[in-house]
Amino acid sequence: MKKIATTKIPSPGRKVRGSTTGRPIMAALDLLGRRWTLRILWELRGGPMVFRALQDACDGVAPSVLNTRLGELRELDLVETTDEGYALTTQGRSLGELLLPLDAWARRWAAGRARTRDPE
Amino acid sequence: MKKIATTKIPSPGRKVRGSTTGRPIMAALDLLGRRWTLRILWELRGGPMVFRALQDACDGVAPSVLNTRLGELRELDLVETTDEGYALTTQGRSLGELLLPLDAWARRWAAGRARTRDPE
DNA sequence: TCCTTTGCTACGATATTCGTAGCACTGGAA
DNA sequence: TTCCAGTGCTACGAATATCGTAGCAAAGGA
Repeated sequence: MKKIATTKIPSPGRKVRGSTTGRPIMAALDLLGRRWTLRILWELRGGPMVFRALQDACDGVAPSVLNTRLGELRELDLVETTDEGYALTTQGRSLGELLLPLDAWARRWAAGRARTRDPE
Repeated sequence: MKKIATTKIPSPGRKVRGSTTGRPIMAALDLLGRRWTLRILWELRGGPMVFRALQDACDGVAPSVLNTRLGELRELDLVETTDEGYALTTQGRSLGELLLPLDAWARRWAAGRARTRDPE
């Protein structure tokens, strides 16, 4: 029986990578700290997308990783499959909305850095 | 000359992992998608912390990784060193504030899942 | 039947993260 | 002056995660 690396899905209420308390916020931070998770949520903001469209939107992320992330997000009730493709659930949408201010923040951040840093 | 793996810091205005547009939001998503980044910002919310205190707060994250993350965050003007230890900069604090609703969101998420899922 | 599209798996190559050990420095006690 | 204890941090091999590419099976449509 070969041991296979399986990444646990950070469900709230359970231990997650980097925290044993089971606090929901820790599960969320673990989940969102995985590569492409935030990006996927970001890209699905605008509406459902089929697998390959989502892959393109995410600059050609490897399908294996995309599939893994989608599996996690589905398992956690943040993404679901519809006949339009992958879509945010109600909960997923509410999380996506928390991300919206991030865009404005990033612009200010960029502007602030442009003022204080030399161009390269 | 040995080639060493060096992860680029996702500065807004430059290409980042997963995006060639240089859009600030993409740099932000890349940055925040790295393990421990969100957690560090989260833990520094409450005030400055010295290296080892922060390491403890982050459930014993490997010092190499913590140091790498702190280097990125310092480089990006989100964290700075003070005589109290590591602290969020003004920009870092404004990012940290975006994270605050995440706690409430995670609680609702957990509550919603508890209602719809069987306990294990 | 023959394309095209789609969702997804396989798998070796790379990159990142982990875990542990430990070094150099600082500020007290003793 | 010597001896901790605490600090920030580096080294480095092991363990995991991610990447990149190829490709398969199924579902249409021509």
